Amino acid sequence: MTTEAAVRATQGERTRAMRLRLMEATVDSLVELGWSGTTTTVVSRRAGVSRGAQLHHFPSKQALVVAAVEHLTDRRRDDMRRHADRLTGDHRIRGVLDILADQFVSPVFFAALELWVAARTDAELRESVAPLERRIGRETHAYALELLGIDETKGDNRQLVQATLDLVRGLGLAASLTDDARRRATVLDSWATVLEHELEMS
Amino acid sequence: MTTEAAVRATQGERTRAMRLRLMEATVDSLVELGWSGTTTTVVSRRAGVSRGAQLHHFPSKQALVVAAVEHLTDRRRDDMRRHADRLTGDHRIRGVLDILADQFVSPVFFAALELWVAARTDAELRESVAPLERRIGRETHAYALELLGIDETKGDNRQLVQATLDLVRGLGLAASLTDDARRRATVLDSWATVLEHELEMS
DNA sequence: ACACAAACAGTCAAGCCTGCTTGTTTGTCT
DNA sequence: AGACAAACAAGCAGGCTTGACTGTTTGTGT
Repeated sequence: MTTEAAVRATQGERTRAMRLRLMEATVDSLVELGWSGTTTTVVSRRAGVSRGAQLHHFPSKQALVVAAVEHLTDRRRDDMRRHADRLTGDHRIRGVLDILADQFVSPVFFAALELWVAARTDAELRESVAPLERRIGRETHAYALELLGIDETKGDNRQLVQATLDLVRGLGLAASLTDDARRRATVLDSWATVLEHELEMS
Repeated sequence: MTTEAAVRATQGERTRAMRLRLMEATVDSLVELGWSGTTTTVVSRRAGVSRGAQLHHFPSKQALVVAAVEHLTDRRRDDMRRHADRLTGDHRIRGVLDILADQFVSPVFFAALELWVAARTDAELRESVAPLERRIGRETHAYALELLGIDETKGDNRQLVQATLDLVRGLGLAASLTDDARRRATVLDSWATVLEHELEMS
């Protein structure tokens, strides 16, 4: 009641849970069915949410997808943080490359890829996705520097890290059609050697 | 007539011209409107071809798009061949990187990207696109070796070229949303230096 | 010349997607 | 306890896409 402090299913919680279910379903749908396969009807069905409720929380497909993108960034960040512990002292560079590459060969990346490509030809969508993607890029860059434990002002360090991120993005794109883990591993092995030679460690 | 050898508008020529117009319109539409924006109606209108004629030459959207992919590979090959002359003796590696990067920051790549991503979640389409893309990958790899003038059996040369191609793919993907030519140039500059150190020239 | 096939034009039906609208239930504040 | 707002359910209308169908023109072999 009014005086009862421990009321469970408050509206705020219900709202948050409902929005989360819809966003998760959107991400899953993007991964499985792609951008054009991700219709509002499909999402509502997968989330077990009525069309009315869906439209209540997200008045348009645009709103739903943008929210899902934002949600995606959290998942990406969490994923990365979670794997950062695996790093051992030696072969550190190779380990960092694996963490980064895993980020770009994952369902989360594929969902983001769908948005990325769709945003290229959808002005309204791009307006939401582009700045977000830039922010994620910066965050990932900073995180890579931190994991590698290097100073980006030294030598070509900054460019090398940028190149590394572009590389794993390219590897991720390649993996989306045919996932050749062995090829990826050998390329990363070679790249690690290059970085060991070229990076200016502190 | 039957004996007249120099008849102009033969049916074969008309067919070829019509198919070409439809495929070009498809590629253009993919670049401008993306995968889901590329409807058969849009393509026929852009090509100035009636729906009936379109369906006559390409009985389904699938057939149209697959044909357009094949056509795309020719354009990619031609593009690359055409730019190979720009190579000068010194700064050769940097020049090769530019040629490769241009391949992946071009309308042709963007059209291919749309197909690539669409094929990820469309089994039937992937069956056509995946082997084609693998072939193009091999061709590009061989061509890069030729342009660089190196022996891929030496040292890590093979992996380094692979990494280079994955890198430019990643750069191309990044350019699809926001084309930051300056950033790309500095990354390529840096990478050229790396390759000069790491490649085993013959 | 004639017959047949290919090329082409235009229209149609079925299905789907999006967003809106109406009505009901549940939560919260006074 | 009552009033009000948010949460939710379900169905509907308009627009679009795809592939098919019917009819006409153009090319080709005999």
